[in-house]
Amino acid sequence: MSKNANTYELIYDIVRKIPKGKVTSYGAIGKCIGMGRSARLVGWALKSSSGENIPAHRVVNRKGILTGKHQFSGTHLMQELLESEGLQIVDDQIIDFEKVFWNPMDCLIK
DNA sequence: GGCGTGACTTGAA
DNA sequence: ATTCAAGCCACGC
Repeated sequence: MSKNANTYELIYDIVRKIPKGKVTSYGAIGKCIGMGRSARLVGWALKSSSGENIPAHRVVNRKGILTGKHQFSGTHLMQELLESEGLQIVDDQIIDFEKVFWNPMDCLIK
């Protein structure tokens, strides 16, 4: 008996379930998979997800700031992607972050 | 096998 | 209210 599911797979699975026009935070995902406060792992996993079909641009820190936009191709690509989904971003920060925040627990509740 | 780093979070001063 | 510091887990060398 052992969990074959790697932490990265769990994170990828959650991020893939993020609906369009919504965003979430690293800590929320980390907590959702049972990591508690190791939100750093989520960021690390997402960075490793570079090349995967993961909408990592929908994942931001708890303040709603695009902390990892520099990891994306180009500089404002992440911002443009989010704006393209109907989000408003000013000074690298998402406006009405609470309103566009998607709870990863939603995929577990169902 | 140990140390440092990293797209974070939370609490306390 | 803002700022500082500590905690956390996984990966790379």
